[in-house]
Amino acid sequence: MQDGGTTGGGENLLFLTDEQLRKGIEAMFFAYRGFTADPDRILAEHGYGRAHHRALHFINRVPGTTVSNLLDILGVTKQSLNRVLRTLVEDGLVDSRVGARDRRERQLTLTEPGRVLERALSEAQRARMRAAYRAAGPQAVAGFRQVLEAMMDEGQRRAFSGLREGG
Amino acid sequence: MQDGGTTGGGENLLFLTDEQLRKGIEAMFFAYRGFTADPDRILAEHGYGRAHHRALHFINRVPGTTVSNLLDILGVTKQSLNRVLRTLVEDGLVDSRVGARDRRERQLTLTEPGRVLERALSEAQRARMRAAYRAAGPQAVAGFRQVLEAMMDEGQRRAFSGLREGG
DNA sequence: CTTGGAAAGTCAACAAGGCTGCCATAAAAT
DNA sequence: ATTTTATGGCAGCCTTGTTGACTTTCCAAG
Repeated sequence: MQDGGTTGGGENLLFLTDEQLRKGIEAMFFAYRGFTADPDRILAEHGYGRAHHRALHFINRVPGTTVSNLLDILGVTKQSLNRVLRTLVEDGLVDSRVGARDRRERQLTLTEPGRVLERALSEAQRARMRAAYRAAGPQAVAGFRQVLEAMMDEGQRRAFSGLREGG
Repeated sequence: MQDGGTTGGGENLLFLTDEQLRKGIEAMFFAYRGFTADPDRILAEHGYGRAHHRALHFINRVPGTTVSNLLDILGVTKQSLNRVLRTLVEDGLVDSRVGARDRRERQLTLTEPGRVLERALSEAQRARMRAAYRAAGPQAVAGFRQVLEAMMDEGQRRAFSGLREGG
């Protein structure tokens, strides 16, 4: 059992006060800005936005994935994704080919230039994350991950965990 | 480079592998969606967006704050904020009055209807956060906060910490 | 007092990326 | 063969980010 305080037989629930929750909320807000700041700079140089980053990231993670699958993961609508995918394909960063089994589907993979940009973006983001992890230490990181997972919606958690098996 | 193993007298650095960092990055992405999902639903009922939520939140936190101060906290441009503020003032949720000392400034406060909506939004968000905190436990929460603070930009961290003293 | 610069805030115009809704094509079911 | 269902593309709208020009106010130098 996680305890925390040293009250008689009960847990110390000070970490659940509205004040503590508010601090957590604001920390989440400010941290997310830091989290996206470095990739955003690189993207801006290429005339892309965060939506492009997300597409590149998950196509890299699940090569050969379909538009539908990507829609499920990203939780946006078709047009939002489609606009982004179209520019990435036009610019030669993503390869879109008609599905092997089902010809309605498109199978998406990164081209070599696509991989290059993806690596630049993810390395920038990892550097920030690595610095934060190192500063906070392994135990803090474990807690960080626990809270984040508990904060997800059910469907999101499944998308998150399900990312192990390829598309 | 990435070590991980249990080398001689060194710490265990497995939590700094690219794989662990990637999981943290994806967890951050999915968790942030959960984090905003509940307020988003309430906002949509009122025809507002996240930008309105942020404005209401920080005006509530720092009553009498100015537009400039809010710009510093939120890190957006004047027009982005101004558009949102204008609708909130028109709708009677925010009171904007000429500054007492400096008449160029506007002092912003929530009206009673503004406070009602702010409470609804923040209670929805706190409920999610409370559930996550409870599920993860106090030690995890401490780690969560440490990693988030380490992830912020310097300026953001100052805005975050500086929110103690009023505007 | 006047003038000139800096600061606060408003607004116009544009771009990115959310959204819904409609359509074409391919597959599956009847 | 025909109807239904699924994938994905496209048109058009809205929020919210951007830059840049403008007004009002303050303050400091002359």
